[in-house]
Amino acid sequence: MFNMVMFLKQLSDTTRLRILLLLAVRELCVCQIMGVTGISQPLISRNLALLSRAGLVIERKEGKLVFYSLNGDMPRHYRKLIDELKEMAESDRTFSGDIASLAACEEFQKKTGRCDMKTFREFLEQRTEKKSKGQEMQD
Amino acid sequence: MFNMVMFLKQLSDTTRLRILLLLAVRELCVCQIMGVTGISQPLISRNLALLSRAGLVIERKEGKLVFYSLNGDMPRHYRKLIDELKEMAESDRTFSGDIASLAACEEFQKKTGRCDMKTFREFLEQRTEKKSKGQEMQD
DNA sequence: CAATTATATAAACGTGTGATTATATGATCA
DNA sequence: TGATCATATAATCACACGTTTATATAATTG
Repeated sequence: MFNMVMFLKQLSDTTRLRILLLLAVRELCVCQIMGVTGISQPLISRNLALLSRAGLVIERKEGKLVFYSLNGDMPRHYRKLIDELKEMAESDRTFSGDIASLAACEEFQKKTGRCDMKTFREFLEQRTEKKSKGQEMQD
Repeated sequence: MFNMVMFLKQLSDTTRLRILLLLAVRELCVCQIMGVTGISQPLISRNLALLSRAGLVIERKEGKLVFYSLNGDMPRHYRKLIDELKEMAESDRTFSGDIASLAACEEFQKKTGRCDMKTFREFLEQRTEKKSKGQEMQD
């Protein structure tokens, strides 16, 4: 049951919006979202559960993995609003950063050919190393 | 300073969204908003203050009255989102009800030719009487 | 200038919400 | 079947938020 305010409440949290905008790019499993965002697993699962209950995302199980994607059966107006937010996100540091990370993460994943927490932890570590190096350069 | 999440937080409250969508129709003063929505004066003022601080609305003083309207200098993407919500509101009981009340209130106001709390209180009373009559009809 | 009126703000209260930590579930694989 | 792994849920806690009541401010009118 869709309701404007409930819908907007789901979007008005940074964690949930980051996740949702990533799923607006493509279907992802929990560990991929972890790899891309660095958000803790329970926090991701919790917010995915909220988004799911609100009808914004759907899940698909594949072995141990659970893949989430935008609910295609959302009323068009609601979907349109998400697409609008997707555009706005391009000029937002956090959200556009996530999209960039998603691409980098996909590359990394291709090399290993695996989709597990170990891979994404490695990706995150490698990435934070690069960041701290970047920091040093600035000093 | 506009920020997606802050912006969405402002919209994700029924009281504020009702007020904002009315202002999306036209400029209104606090007592007009009271008349249309039946929301208490302090609650309206408080939420208008929040909307104002967030850059969504601007105010214009005229004697004792304070008129509020949508901030025209809002980034286009944000404005576009509000217009989108305005469309969605057409199929929402509460919000479309407010728009209808606004029209009725304007009519009522034309007759009296005044813009004060007394007028709007009368409008509200007359309106709640009609509603309770309608209830009786259903029984 | 006192009274009235429109609006704003403050205080107080209960409730809701997000994050973290710890633990449970449920599938896979050795 | 027992260990491991991905994900979900529960418990806890601090804090944010919405509402009401009471009061302040600032303009207007008699």
